[in-house]
Amino acid sequence: MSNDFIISLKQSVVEAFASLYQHSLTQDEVKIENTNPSFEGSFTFVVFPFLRITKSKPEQSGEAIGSFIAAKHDEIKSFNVVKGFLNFELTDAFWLSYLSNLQTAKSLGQKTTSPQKVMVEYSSPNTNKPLHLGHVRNNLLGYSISKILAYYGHNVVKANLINDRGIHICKSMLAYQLFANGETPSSGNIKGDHLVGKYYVMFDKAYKEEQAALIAGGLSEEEAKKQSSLMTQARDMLTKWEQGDEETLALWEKLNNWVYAGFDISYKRMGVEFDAIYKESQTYLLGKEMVIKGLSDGVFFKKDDGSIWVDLTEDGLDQKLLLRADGTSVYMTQDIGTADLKYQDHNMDESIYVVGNEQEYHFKVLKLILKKLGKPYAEGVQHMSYGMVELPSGKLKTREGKVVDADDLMDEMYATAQERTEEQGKTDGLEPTALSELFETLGLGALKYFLLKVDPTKRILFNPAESIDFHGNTGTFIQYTFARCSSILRSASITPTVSDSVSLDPTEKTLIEHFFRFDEVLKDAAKQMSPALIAQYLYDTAKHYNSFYNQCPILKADTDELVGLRLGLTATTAKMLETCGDLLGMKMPSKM
RNA sequence: GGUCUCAUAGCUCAACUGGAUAGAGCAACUGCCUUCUAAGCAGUAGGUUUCAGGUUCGAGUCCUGAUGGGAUCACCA
Repeated sequence: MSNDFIISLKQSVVEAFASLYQHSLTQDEVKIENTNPSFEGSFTFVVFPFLRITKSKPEQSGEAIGSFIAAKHDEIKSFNVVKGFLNFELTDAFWLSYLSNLQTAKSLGQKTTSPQKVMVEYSSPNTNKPLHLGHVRNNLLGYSISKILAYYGHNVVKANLINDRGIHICKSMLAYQLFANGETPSSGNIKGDHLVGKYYVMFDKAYKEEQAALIAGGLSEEEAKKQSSLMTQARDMLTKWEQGDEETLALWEKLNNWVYAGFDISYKRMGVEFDAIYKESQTYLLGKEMVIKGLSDGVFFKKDDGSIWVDLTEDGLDQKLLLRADGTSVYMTQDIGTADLKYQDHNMDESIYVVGNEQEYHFKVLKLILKKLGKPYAEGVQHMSYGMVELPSGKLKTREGKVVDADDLMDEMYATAQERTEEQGKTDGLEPTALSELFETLGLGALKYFLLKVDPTKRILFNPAESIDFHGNTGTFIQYTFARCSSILRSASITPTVSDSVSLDPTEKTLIEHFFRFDEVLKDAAKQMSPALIAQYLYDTAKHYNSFYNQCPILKADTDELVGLRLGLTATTAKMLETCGDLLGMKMPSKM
């Protein structure tokens, strides 16, 4: 595979230093880079760092090393030295044979040599509201990272931890009890998650009104909070829930099941899925046990009021509450229990949490606590911290109704895709069901690419007033290129075969060079957990193919050999687009 | 206030983790459909990489400071 050549090139550099300068280098010290496109060549060795060894000028060193290496490799057509940059240009035969190997390869890209068992937790919704744009980014990132790691050769378990209990859940339950008059998803003709979300917002509104009234009655803000009847009722509900009160549990289950049914529809449409589902209602007791055991082992300490804490001041952090005085659990309690249960179930090497960067502190603390408890898996706990999605007006806030709803957004993407396709009159000859499938593919493809092409660690500004683009650096452009490849392959009368006796057009060579880089991109994407690297690669693939397409006739090329080669390039492009698209969860239409 | 983080073309993003002349898309302008899908291609214009120092063969990238955003430091999750 591709790396073999790079390794042999590195080895030659090592030999060159041994022979020319009597200096022994290791291969790891030698870096081979891709040549900057504005210079001749494909691969570059930078000699600057080694001038102390060569004890000669950059140009002289480059020439000497270049001559030594070129003599050892038939694949090297020529080399040139610009300042301290030694550039190698390879023969067409090398690139043709590389392309030929790609065509017969079972799958594209080199896999990892050290596969591990990895759990990727993502989505992690609360069962008191529907999914919004922030969840969409989380879901797409988590799913894509799972796909990338699995494709790279790891054994991946996709997990979803559902926040199905706690005071916030009780708020929507209470509002439902007070205001709903027995409304159900079917009676209200509303998706279950949206129905419950409606009452969560309603609670907040009623609570604010109550506060305002109390404060108007002469109470301080703090007093008003204490005297809130709504909040007291919600707390009572939580206590009842923890005590196993039947009526409360029945209401809880009813609402949660409505929400799950709603989530299932959204997940399916987004194209994400899970291998394991965890619920906090099933892990918080385990968390409590672990905290209590930690206390008796002297890892934690108890305050006078009976609450249990961990002291992290030695690690530069604060004291952190682990269990309330009344014995009820907090977020951290649950996460400790969940971490342990996950490990009992799957015994993984690494546990990746795809969670927003606003929770960096929380995960730092979680990892420290697990270490203090002496858990063997603590080291493998990793927070994949991604940036928030923000609106021009600021952060998304469900309670205030300031959100972009996930289901609405997908509907809009579908509608826009339909509009654009109809504008171009490209709906002819397709059945209604095929058309509807196409609009879904295009709309969601544009959405997924839009969210995944950005570096995950950076925050995204989303302006709902400007719809997501279908031209330029977009998912649509990539899908269009795939459809174009498919169309050509459909009309081809001969099979793609790569002969070694043709000479390459610059656009053809650029495309093959680009294929060569996939190994490196895949490796980096897996290492950095960055779908953005795959997205960027995908875009470049389409870009290079389209340049080639406009420059070179394919089916009407002069000789059968050329037709075969160009069909080979087309087939490999299609395969690459489909493979990388799949890593992002994007579908590729064969016609559009 | 402490800690973390971000700042690149009018806008949205890249830049192979310290390499050569900082690249794409959108918006603007100019060409290219009687030939394999023009949701495309080729080109023009647009930059003191927020500012001031430093480190070295070399800095958008590393260090120090300043300015301006964001997050976090809850008996919320």
